[in-house]
Amino acid sequence: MPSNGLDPIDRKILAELQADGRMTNVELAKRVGISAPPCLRRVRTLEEQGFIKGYHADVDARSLGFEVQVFVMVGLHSQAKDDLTAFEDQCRSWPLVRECHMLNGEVDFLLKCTAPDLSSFQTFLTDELLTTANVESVKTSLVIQEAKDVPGVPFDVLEARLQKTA
Amino acid sequence: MPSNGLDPIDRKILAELQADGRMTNVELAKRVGISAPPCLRRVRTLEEQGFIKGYHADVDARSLGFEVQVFVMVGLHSQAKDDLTAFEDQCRSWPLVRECHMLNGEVDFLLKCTAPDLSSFQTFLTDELLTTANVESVKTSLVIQEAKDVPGVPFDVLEARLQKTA
DNA sequence: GGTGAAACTTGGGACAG
DNA sequence: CTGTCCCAAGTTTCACC
Repeated sequence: MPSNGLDPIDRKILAELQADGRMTNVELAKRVGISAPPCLRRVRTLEEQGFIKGYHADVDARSLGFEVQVFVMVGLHSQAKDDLTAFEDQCRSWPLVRECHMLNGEVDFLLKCTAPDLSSFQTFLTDELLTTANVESVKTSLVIQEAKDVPGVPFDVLEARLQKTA
Repeated sequence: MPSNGLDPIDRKILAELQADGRMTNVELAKRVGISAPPCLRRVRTLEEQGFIKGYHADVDARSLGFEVQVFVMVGLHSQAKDDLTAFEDQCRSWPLVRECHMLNGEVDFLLKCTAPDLSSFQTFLTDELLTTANVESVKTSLVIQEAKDVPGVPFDVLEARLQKTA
């Protein structure tokens, strides 16, 4: 019962590319212990099968002028399927909303918003989110400090798990 | 009052690399409208100055076997500086905790956790988080659906802002 | 999975505006 | 200081074993 048809080399490739997405293929091949052509074939396969969804530069929001990050908890009036979908579509259209998670419990959605400053977030809040149909309650929490923000998944947790089942 | 000593070409470079971090330098140069050598020089400068913090492959958590994502709201007993720092350090040492944000309001920290399944999250919760000194209250919210999860910052918001101040 | 070879990319140097 | 042109070293990516 392996991960998902992935062998240890595939997982190593994913872990390496998650840590450094601009690594050259020869460097990657050296690290995972095979030669470059089969390594590239594996990477292409992983991309095609959707294990790798893309590659992104990690841009420093603060120094670029995005000073505020806010979590917004949203409760909806109606939780009918179409109404949930309508709200999700709305979220996708708002550039300030970077993440929209549907949660269990009392709150329906958790949004993570990134904005240049408080006033532009306030504008979004009052002019966009609060005027949206079906929105019942909105509770915002400002991020005071970013203590940890690691992209991707914890491969060490996965490897530890696979050890146990092996 | 531009962004941060960045000209429109720099911002275009950042936006392009955020969208596709594996783009070759010649392709990037073509897109931003300059030739390759100065484009590479700009990229290196942006990296050195910390505007680009790194490059990461965006790995699909679900297909890799990370089925659950949980937001955890943590309240601490003492909010003294050293106690806050101690908790942040603790979060950095837990691989399951991918993000740790210090918030304003009634809750002190919001954690985003990624785990293979509910039981391994439960183990983390009971054996790690709940046994941590100074942790007063813990409230967990399971992510039912990921409606939106876009990496990086909204460059279009930034450009719109710069237009206004220009 | 490995090898070799062609096409391309990177990244430096020399130079012009 | 930023852009252009050119060139060697390294990288990607093919066909083939």
